[in-house]
Amino acid sequence: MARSYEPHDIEVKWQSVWDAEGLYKVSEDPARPKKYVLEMFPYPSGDIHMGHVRNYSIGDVIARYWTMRGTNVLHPIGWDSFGLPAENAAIKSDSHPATWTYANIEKQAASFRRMGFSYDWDRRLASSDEEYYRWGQWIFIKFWERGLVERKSSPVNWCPSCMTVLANEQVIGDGVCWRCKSVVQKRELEQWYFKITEYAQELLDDLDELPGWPERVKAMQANWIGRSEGAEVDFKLCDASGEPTDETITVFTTRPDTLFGCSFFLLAPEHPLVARLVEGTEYAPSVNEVVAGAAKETAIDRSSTDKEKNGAFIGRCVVNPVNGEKVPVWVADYVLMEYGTGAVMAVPCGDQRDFEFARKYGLPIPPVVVPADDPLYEQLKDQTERVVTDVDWDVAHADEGIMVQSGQFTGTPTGKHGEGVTKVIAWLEERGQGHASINFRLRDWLISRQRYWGNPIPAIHCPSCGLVPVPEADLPVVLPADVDVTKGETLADHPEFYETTCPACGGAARRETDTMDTFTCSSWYYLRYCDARNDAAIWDKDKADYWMPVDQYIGGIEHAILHLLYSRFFTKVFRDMDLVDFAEPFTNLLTQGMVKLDGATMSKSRGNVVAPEDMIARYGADALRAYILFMAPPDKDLEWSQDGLDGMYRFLGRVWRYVTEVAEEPVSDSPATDAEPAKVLRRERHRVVGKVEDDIERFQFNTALSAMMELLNAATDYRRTVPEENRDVSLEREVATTLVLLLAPYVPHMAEELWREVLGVQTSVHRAEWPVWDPMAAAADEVEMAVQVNGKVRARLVVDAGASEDTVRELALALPKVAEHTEGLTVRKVLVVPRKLVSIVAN
RNA sequence: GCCCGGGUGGCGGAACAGGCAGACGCGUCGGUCUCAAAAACCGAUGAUGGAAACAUCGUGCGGGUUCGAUUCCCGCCCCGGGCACCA
Repeated sequence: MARSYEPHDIEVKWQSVWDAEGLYKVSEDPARPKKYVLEMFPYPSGDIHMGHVRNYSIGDVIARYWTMRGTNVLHPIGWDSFGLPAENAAIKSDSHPATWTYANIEKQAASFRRMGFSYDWDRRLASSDEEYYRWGQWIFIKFWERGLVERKSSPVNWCPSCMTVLANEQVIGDGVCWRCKSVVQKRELEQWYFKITEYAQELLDDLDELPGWPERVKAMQANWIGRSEGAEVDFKLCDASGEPTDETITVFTTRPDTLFGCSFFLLAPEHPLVARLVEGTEYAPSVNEVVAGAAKETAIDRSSTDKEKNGAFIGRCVVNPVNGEKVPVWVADYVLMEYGTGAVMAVPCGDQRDFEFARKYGLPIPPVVVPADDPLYEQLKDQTERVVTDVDWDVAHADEGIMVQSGQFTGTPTGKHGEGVTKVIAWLEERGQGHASINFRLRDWLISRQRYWGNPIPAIHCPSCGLVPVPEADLPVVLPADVDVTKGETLADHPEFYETTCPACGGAARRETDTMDTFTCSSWYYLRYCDARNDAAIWDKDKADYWMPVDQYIGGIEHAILHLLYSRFFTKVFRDMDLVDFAEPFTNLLTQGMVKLDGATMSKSRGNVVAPEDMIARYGADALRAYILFMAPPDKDLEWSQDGLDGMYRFLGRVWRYVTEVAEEPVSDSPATDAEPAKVLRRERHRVVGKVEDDIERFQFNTALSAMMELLNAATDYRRTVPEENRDVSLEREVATTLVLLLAPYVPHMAEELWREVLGVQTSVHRAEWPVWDPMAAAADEVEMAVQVNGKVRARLVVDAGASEDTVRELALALPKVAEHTEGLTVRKVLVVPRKLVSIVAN
C-alpha cells in the first residue's frame, strides 16, 4: 500500500537535503545562457505575509523553470534592512534597531527556507551590514567627484511623525508620507541631494528601450519626470515709476505663441523678488497677506484644483518683449516656486487658471488665439493690433486656434505644438529675448535623513575648507552602535561620532550626522548580488557584466516610481563611471498584484491577516505556493479564499496517488491493445507540456496549473476507463514522469519526493531536463468543427484533421440540421475555417 | 481635468492572431461506497422556456465593421490606480 501525501515531513526533509547538496549555488558559466531572476528584496518587518509568498513564489517558479531549461540562473535574496520602522520598533520594545532588524531577518530567512525558495544563500546580503553599506558610502563619494552631489537650501518635505525630511517621490497621494501617511510640511532647510535631474532626459527616453515593462509603470515614470517643451522668455522689470530697468525676469512657458495675450505677470509667493520689491511700499500689506496665506497652507490645500486663487499687485510692471506693453506684476498663490522659474506670464484667454484670476481681479482678457468657428474670429481675423480686451467666454480657450491681435503673427494657425509656437520662438531667439527650452517636473533627489538607522553620509563640515568628502581610504564611516534611539537620540547627539578633523587641512571639523535615504541602499543591491562577498571592490565588472542586467524583476507596483526610478538613475551613473556596460538594470518587469481579504489589503492594523505560517502548517508550503499562483494572473489583485486552497491540496493528493500507483505497476511486455485511448492520452501529454511551457513564459501560472490538472484528468480517465490488462504502462509512466517535471517549479518538495523516492531517480528533479514535446504528437488527427448557419451554431462535424476545405464544405452542407435551417433559403456563401468551423450564409 | 488598467456564471478565473463563450478550480445539487458520517470517487451545474429533442437570450451600455465580435472601430457608464493650480 502506497503512502499518502504528507507534505510536512517531505518538505522539511528536502529543504535540508538541498542545503547540504548546495543545489542552488551558482557561478558564472560562459558556456551556458544566463538568466538573472530577481524579486525585490524585502524590508525585514517581521513575519512574512501573503504578499511575500506571492512575490517570491512567482520568482521561484521562473527561476526553477529556466534552470530546467538548461539556463544558468542567478536567484539571490537579501534584506533592505536600514530604515525607520526598526527605530520605531526599538523605541516601543526598549531595544536597539539592530537587534530588532537582525532578529526579523533570521525569522524571514527561516520562513523563506520553509517555503522552499531556490536561493543561492551564499550571496545573501543585508543593507545594514557594514560590508554592504561601506560601498554605499563609496558610491556617495564617487557621485560627489562627478558633481552629482549637492548640498543646498530649498523648501523641502518634512514628515513631523518620522521627524525627518523626505524626497518628493516619497510624498504620495494627497501630500502624505509614503511610510507613515502623515501630512508632510514644507520647510526651508539645507539638505543633501543627488542630481537625478541631470539624467531626466535619458530616464525618459530610455523608457522606450523597455518593452518588457508594463505600460502603466512607464506611464507613471514619464508622468513623474514630466517633460514640457516650450520657451524661456525674458521680461524687463520696470522701476517704481514705470521706467524699464536692466533687470529681467525670465519665465518658462509652453505657449510662447500666446505672448500677445499676456495681460499681467505673476510671481510665486516665495519668489525672492516679491519681498524685495514691495518692502516699504504701500503694496506691502496686501502682498504680505497673500504670502502669509500661502505659507500657512498644507500640501493638501495647495494642491486642490478648485481652490480660490488669491493675489495682490506688487506695484511694479514688466515689459512684454513682443509688443513693448507694460503689464502689472502680481503675486499669486497658485504659482509654484518649485516649478520653472517661479514666475509666470499670465495669458488669461488661453489658460484656465489665469482666466479665473483675471475674472476675480478684473484684469483684461485679450483674445489672441481663437477657434475658427468662434464669432470673435470673423471679427478679428485680420486684426494685428489689439482692439478687443475682453471675451464673453466662460472658460479659457487652451486648444488649437488661429492667432489674432498678434502683430505679424496674426493669421498663423497655432496650438500646443502648432506653427505659431515655432515662429514666435524663432523670432524671440533672433532678438535675444528668449529661446526654446525644456522644463522637467522631476526635482533632484533629497537623500539626507535626520535619523540614526541608516547609512552615514561620508562628509565632513570644515570651518575653513567647507564641505569635504571622507577620503576613500577612511571608509566606511561606521554607524556607531551606542546611539539610544529610545531616548530620541540621533548621530547629532554623539560628539564622539561627529567630532573629527578635516581630511584636507587637519583642523577641527564636524562630521555629517545625517544618514542616507534607504532608497540609496536599494538602488544598487542587484549589482552587489553578482559579487556579494567582494571586499576589495563594489563588484567585479566581469561578474556584473555576466549576470546583469536582471532578466526578470518581480515586485510590487508601489515602487513604480520610487525604487525603480532611482535604480535606473544609479545604473546610468555606473555606466558613466564604467562600472557596468549597460544603461538599464531591469530588462523585464513584472508587477504583482496585492493579496486582499474582504476587499482590503491585509494588514495587522486592520486585523484581516491570513498568516502564511498557518497555511503551511495545514497544507504545506507546496500547496500554498501552487494555490497563490493558481488564484489569478500574477499582475492582478487577488482576493484570498480558503476554500480554493483545499482544492489545490486535493489536486496534489490526486497527483501523488496517480504517480505512486503508476510507479508500483509492473511494466509488462504485453503490447497495449487499447490503442485509441492511449493515443488520446499521449496527445494530451504533448499538448500540455507545450501549453505549460508557453504559459510560464507568459507568466500565466494559473493556466499552466489548470493545464496540468487537465493532464491529470486525462491520465486518471485512462486508468479508470481502460481495463487493467489493456493499459500501456510505459505510457502511464511517461505521463507520471512528465507531470512531476511540470510540477517541479511549483511544488518543488512534492516533485522531489516523487522523483527521487517514488520514481527512483538518483539526482534531483530540479536538475532534470524539462520534458520535450512534439507539436505533431500534440495535434489531434480528428477535429470537431462547429457548423454555423447565419452566425448560429446548428451542428457539429467530426472530420479528419487534414480534410480539405471542399470535403468539409460538402459534409457540412449534407448535414440534416443544416438542411433544416436552410430550408426555403438560398445558400449564398460557405466559409471554412480549417479545423475550427464552417459558416454558411443563406437567405 | 489628463494618463494607465479593468468590467465575462453563485465565486476565482479561461478564451494567446476576429472563429464552438464560460477551460481549470471552488461552491452547489444528485449519485457510488458506508450501519452512518467524513474522506475518496462518478455525474450535473450561464439564464429562461420545455418531460425531452430543442429554442431564445447571454461577456458593463448604445451604435458600427464583418459570414462571424468578449476580441476591432466610434460614443458613453461604472470600478481601481497614477498625476494634477506644472505655466
